[in-house]
Amino acid sequence: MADDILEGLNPAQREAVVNYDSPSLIIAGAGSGKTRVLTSRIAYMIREGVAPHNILALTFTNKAAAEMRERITAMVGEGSRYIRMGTFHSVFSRILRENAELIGFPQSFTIYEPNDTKSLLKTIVRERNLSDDRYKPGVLASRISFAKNSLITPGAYIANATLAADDRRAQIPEFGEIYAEYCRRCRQNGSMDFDDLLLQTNILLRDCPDVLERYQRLFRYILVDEYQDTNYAQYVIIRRLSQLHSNLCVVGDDAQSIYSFRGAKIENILSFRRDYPDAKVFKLEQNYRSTQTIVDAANSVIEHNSRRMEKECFSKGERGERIHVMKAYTDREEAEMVVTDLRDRIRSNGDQWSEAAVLYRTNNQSLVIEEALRRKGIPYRIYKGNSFYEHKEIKDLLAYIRLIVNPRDDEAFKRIINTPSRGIGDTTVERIENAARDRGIPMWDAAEAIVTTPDTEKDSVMRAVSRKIGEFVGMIRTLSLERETKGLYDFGMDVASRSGLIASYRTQNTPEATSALDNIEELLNSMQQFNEQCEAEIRSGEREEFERAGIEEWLQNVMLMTDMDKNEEDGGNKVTLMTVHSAKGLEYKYVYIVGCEENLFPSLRAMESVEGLEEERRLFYVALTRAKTFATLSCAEMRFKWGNMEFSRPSRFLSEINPIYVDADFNLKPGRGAGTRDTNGESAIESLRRRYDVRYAQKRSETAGSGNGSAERQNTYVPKSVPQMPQQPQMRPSLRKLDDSTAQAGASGTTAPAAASGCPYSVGDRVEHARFGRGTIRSIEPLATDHKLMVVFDGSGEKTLLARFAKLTKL
DNA sequence: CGGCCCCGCGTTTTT
DNA sequence: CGCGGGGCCG
Repeated sequence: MADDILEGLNPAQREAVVNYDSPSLIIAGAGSGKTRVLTSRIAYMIREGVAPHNILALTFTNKAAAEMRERITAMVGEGSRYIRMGTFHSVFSRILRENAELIGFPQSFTIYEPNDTKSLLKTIVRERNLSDDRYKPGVLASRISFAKNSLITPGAYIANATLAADDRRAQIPEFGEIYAEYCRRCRQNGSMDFDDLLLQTNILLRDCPDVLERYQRLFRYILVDEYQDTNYAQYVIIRRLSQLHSNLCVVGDDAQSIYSFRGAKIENILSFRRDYPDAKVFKLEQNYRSTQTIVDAANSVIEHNSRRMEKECFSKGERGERIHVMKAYTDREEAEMVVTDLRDRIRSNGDQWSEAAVLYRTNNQSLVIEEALRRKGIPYRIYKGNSFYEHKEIKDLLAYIRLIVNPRDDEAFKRIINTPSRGIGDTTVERIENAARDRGIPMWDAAEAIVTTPDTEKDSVMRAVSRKIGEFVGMIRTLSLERETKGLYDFGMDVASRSGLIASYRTQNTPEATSALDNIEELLNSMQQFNEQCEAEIRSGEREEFERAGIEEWLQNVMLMTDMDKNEEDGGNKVTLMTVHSAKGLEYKYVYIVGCEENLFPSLRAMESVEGLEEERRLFYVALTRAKTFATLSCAEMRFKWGNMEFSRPSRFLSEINPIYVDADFNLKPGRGAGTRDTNGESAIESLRRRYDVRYAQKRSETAGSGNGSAERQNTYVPKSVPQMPQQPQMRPSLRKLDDSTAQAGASGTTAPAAASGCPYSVGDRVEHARFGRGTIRSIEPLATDHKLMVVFDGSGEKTLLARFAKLTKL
């Protein structure tokens, strides 16, 4: 019956698919068809009569989940919708929402993003009169994250002497108290941070046996992808849920564990057999992705790690070309070399740009590569796994919705009370904050209280402030009512416009403002799309009528979404640039790994410990195994760091590759690099720099034609391309087109050479300023109620002034 | 109150 | 070097 599912699988894969009725560990080497096995196993189970809703499949990205669901649907049809499949965070945020009240959270809890966490921590530190450069929000946040991922609650933390000693040594003795206060405030605000989604799930499953049992019965079969990247909190959740049936299947590759910095425990996969003694182990060792050379080379590097699970990865593909290693003088020249090589190979093989990727260790390395690609006119895209909400406009809009959904969300309140600016300043906000704290109520309630206090009890200033707050409160109340009556999209549109966000971006006519409007539009589109999906689910009976497209649910999904989860408008025939971490799970015919240098890859900080270094090596392994046919590694002798040139030496990983697989254009084992050439450091730097500058200037004039080089740094601003949300079928007017008149006015205003109406000055006027002396007006830009003047002063140079304030006298 | 300027900081990687 | 936060001026 299920023969078609098994067709084309190799014996090891087939075994891993068929033996679904016992705990299983599937060790899946890079490129070994892991996703295929996982999806086939699920499809096979369904064919064998397992009910889809009894299956829980957990992944690390939404994208992976969507992809898997699609492939399963192709095999077994629409039944796949009933599989509970998604990221840990999204699956458990839904479970938490259904049970929030049991653990003392409101059903409409909102999710704090890392900035909210930091902002709240800052408030707490300030309230306790602690020094904020000793108690840095970032440090506190990561320590809290560590505690939560290790399932250490504040009470347990404070009781733990070892942790207390750590904190004293780190000069933050009060950390435990801050952690406790932070948790108290989150609860008070009805909000959870990312890590809470795992921690609170654990608390729920621990404290509510009936809930635990319900989910244990529901999720008869549990599958976990990328098991090597699970942290302790995730591990315990999985253990709890799988206790009853023990039908747990984990898939992973210890050699690709690269997330320990955020709490992932490689031990989870290494000790699976101890946790589940009757587990069956399947090894997928045949690599279908890469050439033999690439697989063998990657193996030869990873052998330098001590802690490994024994497996023999091999490829039966072509032997392929050797791995090309090149060295440049500087990072810029490295970029130049890489891009030239890339272009030539792609051209001579007649391939697409999209078949090539440039991988780097840290995001800031992308800059030089971008410049080189732009110089050669090669299209590229940067694949940055930013969270969607990292765009300010999205964060603002989401904060409005958060406050409407959950008025106790103080961080949302603080974010939007004066955004866009409506004349409510810091003093007022602080007053509200204090009032709220004194009375132990949310800031929203405190604001309402101010508004309802009779005017007779206020002085004139207070009355004015109170009126402004009143307008804000009124607006939020109106929007709350609309939430009940309107559809999701219309409601979102109303929030965006009534809040004044759209208007404020329309008045600016900058590329940033335009992109902000586009992003808002995308966000609204995603509401529409979510709505349609819910309607479909109601029609199919999967969702109850009363559960109609809930804004809370949408909000939680959006908070857990990253740019990478969105459909890239694949259309692009473009070279891909990204970090090695982001590249996990992807493959390209041509892969370039740049910056293969000591202290960069492996990174300086990682080398402090053996485990750190081994993780870097796994990262290098991941990078190398992304390549299907051609792998090219590069390094530079010197590189810009913090504005300075610094020497570097080729990465140890380069010489760890068995040399028979390498084709290097320099000696990989010189022992000493440029950095140790120690006649006198100063002049060595100078001579290299001179050499570099000459070479570079030559190249530049070759390629730029007219350029004298100085223009090259200008005009490099390219609006960040924001990956598109899935396209909407219906046509909807673009936000920025809704009101072209405003935009037009702005556009003509900025370029108008003569005086704008109402401005007492014109371009070319000679003027005098009390401090800057005499000068000439260079340009005038009209603002809402004023004019921005650009004046070149004879003595003090160019200044930008506001006509109303500048007190200029015409000469 | 809001915009501008200066200073200090940081760089791993992110669900 | 680029950015965000804090302080000061218009």
